[in-house]
Order: sequence, then C-alpha cells, then structure tokens
Amino acid sequence: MAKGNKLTTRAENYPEWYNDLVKKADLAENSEVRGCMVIKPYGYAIWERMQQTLDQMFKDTGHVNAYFPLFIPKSFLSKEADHVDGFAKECAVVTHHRLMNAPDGSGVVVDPDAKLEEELVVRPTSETIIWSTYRNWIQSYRDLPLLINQWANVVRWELRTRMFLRTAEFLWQEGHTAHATQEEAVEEAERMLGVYGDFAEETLAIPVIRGVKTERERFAGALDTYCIEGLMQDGKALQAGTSHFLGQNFAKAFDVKYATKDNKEEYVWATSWGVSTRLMGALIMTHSDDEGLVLPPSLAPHQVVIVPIYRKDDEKDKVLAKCAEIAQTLKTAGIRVKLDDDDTKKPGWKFAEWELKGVPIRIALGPRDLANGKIEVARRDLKTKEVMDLTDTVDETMTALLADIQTQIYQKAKTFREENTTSVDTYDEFKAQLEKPIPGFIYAHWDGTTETEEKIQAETKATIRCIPIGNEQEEGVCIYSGKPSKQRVLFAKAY
RNA sequence: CGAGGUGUAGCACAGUCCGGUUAGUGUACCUGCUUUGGGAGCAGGGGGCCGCAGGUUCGAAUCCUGCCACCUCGACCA
Repeated sequence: MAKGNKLTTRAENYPEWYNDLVKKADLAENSEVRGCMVIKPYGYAIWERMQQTLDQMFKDTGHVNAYFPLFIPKSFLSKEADHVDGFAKECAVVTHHRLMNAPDGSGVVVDPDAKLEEELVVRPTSETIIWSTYRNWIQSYRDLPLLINQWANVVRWELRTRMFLRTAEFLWQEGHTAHATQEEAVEEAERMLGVYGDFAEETLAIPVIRGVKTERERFAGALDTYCIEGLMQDGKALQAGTSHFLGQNFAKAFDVKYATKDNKEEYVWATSWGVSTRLMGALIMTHSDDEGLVLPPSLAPHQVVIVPIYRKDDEKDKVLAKCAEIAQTLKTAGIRVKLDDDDTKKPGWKFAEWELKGVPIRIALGPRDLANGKIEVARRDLKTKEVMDLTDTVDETMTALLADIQTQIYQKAKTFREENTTSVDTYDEFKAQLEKPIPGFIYAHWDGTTETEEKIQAETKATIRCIPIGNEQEEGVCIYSGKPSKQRVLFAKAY
C-alpha cells in the first residue's frame, strides 16, 4: 500500500515524474477531449491565488478588466500579416451553427444547411478582436492611455500537449493597452515585464531572467517581445511570461487613430502582455521533489494543515478541541489553515497526502502533546520535524515560519539556477555543456543573425531564450560564426 | 505529419505467443470487528459490451482484416 502512491522519481524519468505529480497531487487530469485537461479543485485553487495576486498588481498599475468575445471573424486574423503567419497553423475554426439527427439514425451530424457566412476562429489570442473594438473607443488623446486586461481561455491547436505546460485550451490573462506615444508604450511593456518578474520571484518564488527576445523568437506582430525565463530542475528553460511592444502594427491594421492636442491625426501605440496556466507547470518544476508538490506559502490553498491524533473517543474530543482552538488562532492571524478532522483516514495517510499536495507546514497534535503542552511541526520544503511548545503566540511562530519557507524555497531555486548557469567561449564547449544531464542556462556570444540562431538550434536543439536586460557589454566572437559580438546572450534547451 | 507503444473493473496491470472451466491480481470501493504518533489488519461483498466493426471456428480477450482512440519521442509552439 505504501508503495502504491509513490511518484516516479525525477531521476528515473523527469517527464513521467511531472505527470505523476500533476495527477497524484490532484491538480489536473487529461480530459476526454484531445489536448485539453480538467483542472481539478486543488489545482484550480492554486491558479485562483495566482489570479488574485496578479489581478491586484494590474489594478495597482492602473489597469481595469473587461471581456471580449471567444470568437473572432476569420477575416480579422488576416489584417496583420505577421500575426496571421504566427497563428494560422493552430486555429480551431467554427464553420456551422447547428446539428441535426442523422438521416440514417446513426446519431447527430452537422447540419449542412447551417454553414456560417464567415467562419469564426476560436481566439488563439485577442489582439485582433480587441483592436477592432478599440477603433470605436479611441478618438482623442483624452481617450489614452487605454489600459485593459482580460482573464480568458484561448485555444491553440498544438500537435503535442502536456498538462499545464502546453494544452490546446488554456487559461490566461491578456493585457492590451493603447498609448499616445512610442515612449509610453515601451514604458508600459517594460513595466508589465517588471510586474511579471516581481510576481514570479515574490509570489511563485521562482527566480527569473528578464530579457528581450531575438527577432526570431518574437511574438507574431510585435516589434519587441520582453520575457521572463525560469530554469527548471531538469536544466531546461521555461518562458513564464511575455510582454510585447506592438508599435503601431495593430493600430494600422485596424485603423485606430487619435487626434493629438494640436489636432493632428496619429496612429496609437500598443502593447500586449500575458501569463497563463503554464505558470502552474513552472511552479511544479521549480520547487517540487520526489515526495510531491512543494508550494510557496504565498500560493498554498492551505498554508498550515493540522492533523489530530487520537485513539479513543474521549481523547478525540480533547484533541479536536485543542486543534480547533489552534486553527481559530491561526485563522484570525490571517493564515489559511486546514483542520483535517476526517475520521475515515489515519494520521499516517494524512501525512503522506498533505506532503504530496505540498502544504508548507503540518502541525500534528496527539494525546501525548496535549499532556505536555506541545505540538509537532513539520516543514514540507526541508522535510524536517520538530516538537515545540504550544504557546499563545503560535500564530506569530507560524507566520514567521511561513515567511522563512517562502524565502528559503526561492533561495534554493536561485542557488540551483546559479549552479547550473555557465559561460562558454567555443562551440565545442557549448555542445559539451548541452550534453550534460542538466544543461542549464548558457551564456555565449552570438553574432546577432537569425541565420546563426537557426543553425545552432538545428544542430543542438538549444535556442536563445533572451538577451538579458542590463546585460554586461563585452567584446567577443560568436561561438558559431566567429564574427564579432558585443555581449553574451542566454541560450538553453527550452520547453 | 514521422517513429515507437498501449487499449482488459475507478486506477495500475497479468492473461494474448500456443483459442477451451465462472477472465485474474494489486489497489480503490461497500459491510463488520479490531485499529489510529508515517499511506493499518482480518473476514465478507459489489463491480467487466476484454477499444470498435467485421471474419475464421463447435468455441475468440486470445487467430485474421479494417478502423478508432490515447500515450511517449521528434518536427511546430505560451
């Protein structure tokens, strides 16, 4: 029995470990729809916490929420040339609006008479529908800036999917802003990258590199794509968020102009930015271990779980009363606490279950503790246990412990990243590094051409994740072409 | 779309090569008793169009043909 619920270990098979964990920690499961997952309550609770935190950060930076249609008329997609190139291959298309019983009684079929005049595309992203709407909303410089975010689902018909990391349908937020000047728009794109970076590091406890994408890796239709890149435990990079400076491309495509103070007509400047349920994947692959999920306290649906231990009914009453008292104290202090008083499960089972689910702190209290005025406190991240006095300030103790866990898992991830970041000067060194079990982040000189970038990828599978912001400038030569280079860029194998 | 693999109870699998009792094991589920400080023990019980459609045969989970679905690894991508 004890073996029954063990995860595949990371060393055995990393992708399988990931899949096992997602299922066994009750985060999500594959649905009966190809490439689409069901996010289960526990997984969704974590996503909701991400949403709440981000939503507040967006509002604090002046944004408001709105909602645009799921469907986009096909013709909209073709108005921006690069944009359609980027998404055309992965769009789900609605062609009919009615079903009917099959004439031969074999079931339900699409009614051929219900064909749409113009097909509707299920949004892969909302730039086009939003910019066609903005045209009506923007007339004057007084209407700017327009700072809007939407929480939505989008569909990209991916050939190969993995839960949270790449699913055909996924949940995300997309911000779409309009500005009077290029400077303002660039500032906005950079501001939101900052928001994402802070969110990743402070809330998710994932250290990230902030950078700019190369031309080849840029969002379809953008002039610049900013990104945050995290390093997962298997040494592969994961793009955790992007923010795009769109220039006037969409304003021109959808004819969105405004009157300046001196009554000149100008196209507006745009940004868009988004993070998705992929962050769940980043969270899992950054912190979790062979025992299961490890959650940062900031996101844990239950920050503290209390497991009562008892044998007889009189013990049960006393132990539960004390547990409830502790739970109330913690709750009052603003701690998300779960008293696991489920009578049908034994303590050992609960210990294992809550470890699998990544609850940061577990308190166990039994008759022995009750008699001695103690509690047993276990930390999920370090897998340590200690018996401590149960005092009136248990809430302060737990609050401090939660803060410490949040800091420590971030530090641990950061140390891992630093230990797995290398700098190389030759192509041979580069290739050798990529052959290692944990290839990690690799800094190397690059000549700045797409051609070189593509050849390196074709030969090694490594891509340029970004050109880090504030990158140190130094003279060097491209590892591939030998041409001069002024800075190192960040390479990695990526998800 | 290329290469592999898998479809049998909620889940994980055995059985298929070599056709033949009532299709089996673990786990989960239900009932009872004993248990409860690291995924409890015993006893009893329920649950199966063996992926789908044809075919061969006295007889098919097993052999043949066709189809479908899913998974892993590539190419494409957040």
